[in-house]
Amino acid sequence: MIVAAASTTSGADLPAPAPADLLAWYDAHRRHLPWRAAPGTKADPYHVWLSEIMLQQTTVATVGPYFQRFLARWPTVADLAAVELDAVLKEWAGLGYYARARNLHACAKAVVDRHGGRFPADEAALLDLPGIGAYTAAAIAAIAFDRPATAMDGNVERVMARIHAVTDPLPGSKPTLKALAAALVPPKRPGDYTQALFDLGATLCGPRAPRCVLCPWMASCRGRRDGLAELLPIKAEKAAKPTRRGVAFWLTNAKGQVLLRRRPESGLLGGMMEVPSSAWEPGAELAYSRALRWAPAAADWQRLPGIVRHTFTHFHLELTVVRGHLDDEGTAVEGVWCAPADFHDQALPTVMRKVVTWARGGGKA
DNA sequence: AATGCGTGGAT
DNA sequence: TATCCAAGCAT
Repeated sequence: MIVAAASTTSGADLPAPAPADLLAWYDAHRRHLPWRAAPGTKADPYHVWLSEIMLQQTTVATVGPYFQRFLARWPTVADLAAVELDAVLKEWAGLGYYARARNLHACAKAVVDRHGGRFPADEAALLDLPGIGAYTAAAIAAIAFDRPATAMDGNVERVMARIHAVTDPLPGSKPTLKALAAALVPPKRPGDYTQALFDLGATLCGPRAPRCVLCPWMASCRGRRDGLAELLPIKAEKAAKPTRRGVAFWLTNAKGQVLLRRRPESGLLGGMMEVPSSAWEPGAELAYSRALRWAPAAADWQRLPGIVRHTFTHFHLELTVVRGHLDDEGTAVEGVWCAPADFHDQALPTVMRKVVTWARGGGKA
């Protein structure tokens, strides 16, 4: 594929980056990660898939404990496929991007139903599975099956932008960066090469303060030659986050249980549990009388002092917590009554755990 | 193709 | 404190 020359800086030619140099560096410095196969051994496609889904927009440090728990509880893809979605959502709680958990479960079932419980090695077949996009299909093909696929993630984009001094901003430059990356994938050890690029992006060629003097590709890096490395990749500006506000209703019953309910299957926090709340809308805090329209039951609602703040990908949220109590068991109220001691076993996202902490503390963290 | 979708750590 | 960022996907 031809790459637009205008998007890279010109100048005296540098030696092309050699995959062999990156592989040699990888062999000497490879990181041990829970899902990574020992040198010279074959990776388990289930482990590779599970880790790749968890690692989408999520750091290695965060994923580690979740990966270990999932693997201990569900050692094979068939085990995962056999359980209820809610069990998966509970294990996933706190990891974020909950559509991943729904797709993870759907994918496990599809692998069992469509592929006899074995992950396909073919990139196109992988792409057909729920939750597996262009990046993940390529990553699994490369890492689990040692196929020469081009896995484009943030690391690879950054490394390619710097090596080739691509100054066009992301995301527009993605096709250019992918073509540049594809041209480098070697026929031998493509899986190790792919992981080597991740390690390079994570340890030496990070977003800030690249440690160029340690880089196996330093002599081939146009970005470094041009003094641009740390400035690349250039990114388009992001929109400012608006603030949305709402009211959460902490309702207890005669047994000391608290009312929870399940959110709609899709959308924000889809399928997860929540403390019942009003809609979360832009604008000023709802007037008390208007907020009570959203209450799950009639009660003597009392506002707690302070506010629960949380930031999602695209908006800030400010929740006011009000408390109410029922003198009966609340069997007529829609939702699930849950004892506070059992909250840890619920599919509660982080924002709702903040509400729980706030309400139980009476308005203190 | 732009937008919606979480969270925690680093700076 | 505010912003950026992390092994992206679905629509």
